Amino acid sequence: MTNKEPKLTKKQIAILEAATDLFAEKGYAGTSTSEIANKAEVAEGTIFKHFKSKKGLLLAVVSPMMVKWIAPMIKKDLNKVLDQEFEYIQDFIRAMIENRKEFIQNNLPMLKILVQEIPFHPDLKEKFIEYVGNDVFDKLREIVTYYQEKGQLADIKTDAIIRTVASSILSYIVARYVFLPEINWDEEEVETERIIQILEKGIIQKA
Amino acid sequence: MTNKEPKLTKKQIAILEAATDLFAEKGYAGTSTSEIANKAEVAEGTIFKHFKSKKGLLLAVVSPMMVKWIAPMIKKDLNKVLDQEFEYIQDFIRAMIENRKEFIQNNLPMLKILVQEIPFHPDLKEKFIEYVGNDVFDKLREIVTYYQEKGQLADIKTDAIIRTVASSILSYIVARYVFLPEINWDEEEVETERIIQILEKGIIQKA
Amino acid sequence: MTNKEPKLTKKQIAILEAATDLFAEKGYAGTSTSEIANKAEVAEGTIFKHFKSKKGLLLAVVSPMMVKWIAPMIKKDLNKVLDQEFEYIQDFIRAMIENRKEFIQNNLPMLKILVQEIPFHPDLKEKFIEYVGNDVFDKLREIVTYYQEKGQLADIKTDAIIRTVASSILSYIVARYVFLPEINWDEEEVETERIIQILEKGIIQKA
Amino acid sequence: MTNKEPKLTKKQIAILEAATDLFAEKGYAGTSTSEIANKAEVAEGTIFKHFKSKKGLLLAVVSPMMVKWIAPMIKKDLNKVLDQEFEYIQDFIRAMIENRKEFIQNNLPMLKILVQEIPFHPDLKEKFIEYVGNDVFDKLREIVTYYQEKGQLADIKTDAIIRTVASSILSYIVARYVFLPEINWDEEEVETERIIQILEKGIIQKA
DNA sequence: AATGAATGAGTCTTCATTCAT
DNA sequence: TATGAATGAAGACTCATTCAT
Repeated sequence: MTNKEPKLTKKQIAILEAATDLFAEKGYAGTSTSEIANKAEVAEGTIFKHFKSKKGLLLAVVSPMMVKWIAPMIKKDLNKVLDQEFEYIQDFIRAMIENRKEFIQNNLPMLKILVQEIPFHPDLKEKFIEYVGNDVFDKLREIVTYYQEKGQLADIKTDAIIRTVASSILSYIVARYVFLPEINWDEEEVETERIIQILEKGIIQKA
Repeated sequence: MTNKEPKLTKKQIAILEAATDLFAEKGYAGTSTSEIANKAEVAEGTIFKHFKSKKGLLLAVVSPMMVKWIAPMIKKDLNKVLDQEFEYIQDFIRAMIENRKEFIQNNLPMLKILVQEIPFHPDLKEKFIEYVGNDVFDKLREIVTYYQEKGQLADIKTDAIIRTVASSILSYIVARYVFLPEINWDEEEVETERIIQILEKGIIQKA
Repeated sequence: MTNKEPKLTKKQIAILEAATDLFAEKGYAGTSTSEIANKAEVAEGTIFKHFKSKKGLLLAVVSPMMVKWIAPMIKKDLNKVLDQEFEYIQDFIRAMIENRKEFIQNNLPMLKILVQEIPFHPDLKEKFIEYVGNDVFDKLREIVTYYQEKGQLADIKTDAIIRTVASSILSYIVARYVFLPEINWDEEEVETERIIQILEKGIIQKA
Repeated sequence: MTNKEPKLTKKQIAILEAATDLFAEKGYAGTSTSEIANKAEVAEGTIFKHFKSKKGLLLAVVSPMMVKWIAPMIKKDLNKVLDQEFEYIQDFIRAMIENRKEFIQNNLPMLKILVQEIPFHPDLKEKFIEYVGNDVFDKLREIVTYYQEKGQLADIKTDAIIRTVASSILSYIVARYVFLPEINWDEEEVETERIIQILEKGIIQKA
């Protein structure tokens, strides 16, 4: 209950928002601090008073997302699974997808930044793995094992299943929102169901 | 279709190789032309003699990949499909994956560049869509329709099927080679078969 | 002569001490006001409330030294000479050296600052000349003339003698404390006597 | 005989000259690279093409002086001493002073820079000690020992004698040219002889 | 064709200083 | 009185690009 929420000032928020938009649009290396200052309507020096460096600003943009989004999502969802709120894994997956939609759309730029910058910033990758790699992956393994024991999941290596489901979802998100946002996609619901359906039956039929 | 194969000189090749490596490693915006000149053991001016600008160099790095890889792959494979060399779609997919493996590994950096830079360069995206979006997508539609008519593919929207298969394959490649190259993956063959198996049966079982 | 002893507050003293240390260590131009504020555990603004500008702070650091040290030293010592407390000039010189030793060591940083910054600050130089050049030099001339008349000093131009003695002493101090503090020097007393001995006999002997 | 003389271009010389003047006048930290570029009539980037950093420029300004001046001076002079060209140490000292006068006046700014910046740049000090500390000091010790054995020098610790003579000369130079150039000094010759005379007889006379 | 010296706009960052609180 | 957030000019340094050789 200790309120360690950093109490951001208006200027700090303005800087973070400007940086988020610009990093997402033009990439970290392609964005200059003066552009950020400009967009945030703040002096350039102000950026460096609050965030020690440009890199510090990147971390400040991306870190809360990792903390606030990924970690609790897993904790809550895991508990729901263990409390048997989701009898079928389909329900779990559907909940996971539906559940985050709003967040995804609100935080799309951050997601974009995360995806785009991870290959270039070892420290970002480390932070990411620290949050997701250990905590989240462990919980996911628990969940998969749980459904495998209930006989609802194919008897494939746990990690391969996680990768498959995760990439089914992520590749959809990344393709849809990050790489090709201007293509006409079906409505959300249809896509969600199609993902589930494919995971259920595959797409190849016996003749 | 005009065979303008440009007869690259040694220096030009050196520049292209250096640029490819560096762009892949540090990103386009994060790489300086002097670094490229350095790595290619060439004077800075030489780069600009051959490729008008840094952007021109990026296009020169990425374009041949789009031309040489994607286009012919489709042509050949499509013909094989139409010539009934692949009776089952599994065979087609397996061939497609196996077939490119060598190429993927040789041209990984270019793939990385393509994936990483597309969001920031509208002209790159246009070129990409021009090659893939129209040519390739049309052919893929033909193939999918072909197998759907043979009753081997679920009666889902053609484009959704393409997206599903493509993202199954691509997300594996991207995850494996671009984002998380240091994780221990199974051997290639196992992964290939798993992709096919999942496309066949899904991963969810009736209890 | 007006006793404007300014009743320094704790914060003012902290600032002056921090500034003294940092200016001595890194030079005036190489020290930032924020470093000073940091070391003094004071807000940046506080510095400018008390000392109008960075330059003002430099003057505040250096001025009292000139006032408190050089001026009275001459007055007292001169009187002692005139009161015939020092029969031989050797005694006068020895007293002058011994006398200031503690002060030198306590105020070494200020001395360092004075020596290092004088070439870059005309106003500092002016102040220095104002104090030393006129007051002190005049008194020194009196003293030298006094001993010359007593036949204890060679019949060399008064100013040259002053310069010789002063530089004998100062060059020792500057070399020892400012430029090469890490070299092993003899003990203080030995050095003091050596300076006097050299002034007495020189170092060159008739063969 | 290998001509490793770095073959400086016109621009490089212009930069070095401008930097030398400005560093001497305003100090290293007080001089901006844009000022230097301005004075040298060169683009700012050009400075960094030739001298990797501002610090590199400082070293380039100061290093040749240490190499070209101090080292050979000792070698030549030492040989002359050993070849008995100077029977009396007075002659040696006089030669040393007279000898360098031109050089001192031509390279005064560099000397100023060296004296002023050494306290702030450990690497400068190291380089200086590397050149002077070891080579030169050793040779000086040889010379002093030589004259001590001839009975021409007082039987004082060798290092103390060196310090005394060196500081007699240096303090004169530093005072005259670096700190108080505007005071009226006697003509060169008179000062030279006075230094020698003092070293010979001291300034204090038995009554 | 190839060089690499030269450029100056632009980069990230620091600075001394101000001012509302 | 004291603060420290805010400033924007200036700092060192890098960049893509040009051009005389």
